[in-house]
Amino acid sequence: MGEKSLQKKQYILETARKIFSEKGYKNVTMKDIVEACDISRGGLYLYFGSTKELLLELLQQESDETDDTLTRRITEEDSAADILTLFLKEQKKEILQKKNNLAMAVYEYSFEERDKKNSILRKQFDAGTKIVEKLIESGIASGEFYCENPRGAAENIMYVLEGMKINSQTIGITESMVDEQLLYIMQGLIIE
Amino acid sequence: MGEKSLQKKQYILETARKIFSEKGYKNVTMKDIVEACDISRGGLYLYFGSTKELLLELLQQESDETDDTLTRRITEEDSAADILTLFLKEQKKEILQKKNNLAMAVYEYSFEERDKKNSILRKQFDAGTKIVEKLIESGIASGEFYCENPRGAAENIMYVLEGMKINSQTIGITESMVDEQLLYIMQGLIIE
Amino acid sequence: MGEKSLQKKQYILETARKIFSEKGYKNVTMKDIVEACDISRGGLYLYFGSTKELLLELLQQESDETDDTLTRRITEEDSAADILTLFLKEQKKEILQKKNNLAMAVYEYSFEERDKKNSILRKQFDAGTKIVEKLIESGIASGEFYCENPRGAAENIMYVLEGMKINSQTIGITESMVDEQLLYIMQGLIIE
Amino acid sequence: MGEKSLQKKQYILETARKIFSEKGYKNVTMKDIVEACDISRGGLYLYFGSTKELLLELLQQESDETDDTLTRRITEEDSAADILTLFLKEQKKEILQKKNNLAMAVYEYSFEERDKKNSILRKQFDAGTKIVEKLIESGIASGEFYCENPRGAAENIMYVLEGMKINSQTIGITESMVDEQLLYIMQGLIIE
DNA sequence: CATGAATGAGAGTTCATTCAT
DNA sequence: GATGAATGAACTCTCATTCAT
Repeated sequence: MGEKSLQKKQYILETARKIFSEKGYKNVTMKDIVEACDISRGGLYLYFGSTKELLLELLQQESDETDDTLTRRITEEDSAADILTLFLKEQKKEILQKKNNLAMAVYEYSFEERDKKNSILRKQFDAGTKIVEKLIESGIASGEFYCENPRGAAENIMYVLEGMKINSQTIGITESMVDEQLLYIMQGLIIE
Repeated sequence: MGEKSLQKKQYILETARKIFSEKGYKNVTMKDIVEACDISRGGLYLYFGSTKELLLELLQQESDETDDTLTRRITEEDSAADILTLFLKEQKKEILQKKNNLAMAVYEYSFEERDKKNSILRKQFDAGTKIVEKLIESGIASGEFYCENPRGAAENIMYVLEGMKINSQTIGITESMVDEQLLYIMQGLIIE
Repeated sequence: MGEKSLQKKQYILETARKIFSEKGYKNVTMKDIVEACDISRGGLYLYFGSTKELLLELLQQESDETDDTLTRRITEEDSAADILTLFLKEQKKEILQKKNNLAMAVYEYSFEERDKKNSILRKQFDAGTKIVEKLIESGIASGEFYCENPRGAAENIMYVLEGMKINSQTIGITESMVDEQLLYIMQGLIIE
Repeated sequence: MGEKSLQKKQYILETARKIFSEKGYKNVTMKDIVEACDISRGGLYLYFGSTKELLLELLQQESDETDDTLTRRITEEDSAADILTLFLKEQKKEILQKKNNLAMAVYEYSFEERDKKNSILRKQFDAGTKIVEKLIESGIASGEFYCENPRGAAENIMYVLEGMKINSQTIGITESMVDEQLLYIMQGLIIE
């Protein structure tokens, strides 16, 4: 695939992201993509065979970016509390993001693939839990945090985040609600 | 509508519940219902005009039942901790329920109606939060619980439950994971 | 069929007339009639097997009434000009009538039965032509009218009336337009 | 839309004309068109979204042709009587035309759209009336015609034509009947 | 590579008509 | 007589997918 083709592929992906963000997963048709991209029906099929392929490629790209961000951050030598705060801020942004937010599409896609193992969401959740757990343990070691059950606390935090994420897509959530909860979480860890 | 009709309507609803439970919301067609019920196309339309109508009626029934259960329980004279434990047990059942679980369908439906106000999920969430808050306050008054921010704690609990609910529908969750979290929640409140 | 049944039949017919008047022929369904009459589906079928039957019975009744009116009028001993004026007034009423006007339904019905002989419209038209022709001849005999071709004039008048009738149902027609034409017709006959 | 597509569109229109001519408007379904054209369901929808769209496009084409014909004729330097005779001959052809005659479909369509302003029939009728009126006035000026009320006469003629047109679609009309009337009309105008 | 016409499966919906009660 | 639940045929419309150009 030549340079020009790669550009076109990327263009289609970006357009598709907008549409998935607006309409979710199941409501998006190949026709929607074709029309939004203003390309021919056949032209789209040269690059992607289905909306599923499109979404998966988008998620792959997103996952790559996130990995990068996280890795870069973790290697910095900030305190555990600082890194956790950064992590939560990142999560907050995701929860409240209005434009180009694939969350709804991903949920719908996951419903579709419910019984299959290779879940993107599963990896994300497990990775997040592990990071948070490590940070808590590191915070305990450095005397920043007090926590009797780091694993449980980490899972608890991840579920809260997940709960806010889904609520944001269904019944909505305000920034102050998110802030309150993030504060609540940090207060539960930090030694007064 | 006669006695017999009501029975048939109920039969359709029960069949529809099975299907919604298996296929979610958007994937369910009137044809699916018709075939599962083994009735005629037109026959179904006598009772329900769309899958939306079907789902909403199912949710109404479910909501009525839940209201009953909750009310009955609250009036009993148990301690706050006992009632909260009961509430969480009920939630656990919902989270882990495999058969006839409308959760996925409700999420999908909520995505569809995301911009509208009259959300079933919103009501459920707000009502749940209020109940938990009251229970925490009542537990503090009776000396069972210690909590500096009952409202925040209540919301925290609700988000955890919501997080487990959605995870159960996407990446799955085990009973022991749920138990751990419920224990974690109760330990955060109870005075040791 | 008992007294009560006859009343019910008449009630259905009157209700049907309203509906045919509003929606024409093809757009009227048995369901429309059933709902407007607030009777059961099966109940309607006891009296009428189709919308066609309903319309035909309505037209029969109307035709009976018209015959009566015309006969009564003709037998009176007015002048030809007076009777023709009365006839045209009657036609004017029909052309402009807004409520319970079956004209549109009759046209649609005639389209449906275009190739069949037994046309209600045919009878009406021929009868009308004959009447007008006789009146013109009688007017000539009495010195009221001047006309070289009574048959042609009668047909001409009938076509004008027909033209106004159909226009009234399609593009609309005002009372003054009708009056103008009727005046034009009479002036063409009366000796100045 | 390419050359080939335009040909296909025209082919569909011509086929549709046949069907409208045979079955009117309301009785024609997209399925009828599809079958008559021997194309696929979806294929038809590429060109026309409904039978209404089809009919309107047909009428547009017809109207364009008529405009051309009329314009060409009017610019010729014939006498008023000659032109009027030509106009009536054209009308006669329309009235008696058996094949591909959209009259019935247009009437039905007009019933459907009865309360709307932008009527095709209205434009046709008004345009026709104006033309006839001008011709009569021009004939008076040139000494060919005698007429005290050109407007009334023009409307009269148009109603007669309209009456014959609708009768042709309902109860039928013979060529000799039409000829008689056209003669009657011309005799009413020409100075003996 | 790219186009867009074409196909056909499938979902939604409405009614005429029947029939057990 | 009267009811209204039930059936199934018929129609509308939309897309995923293919394929000749």
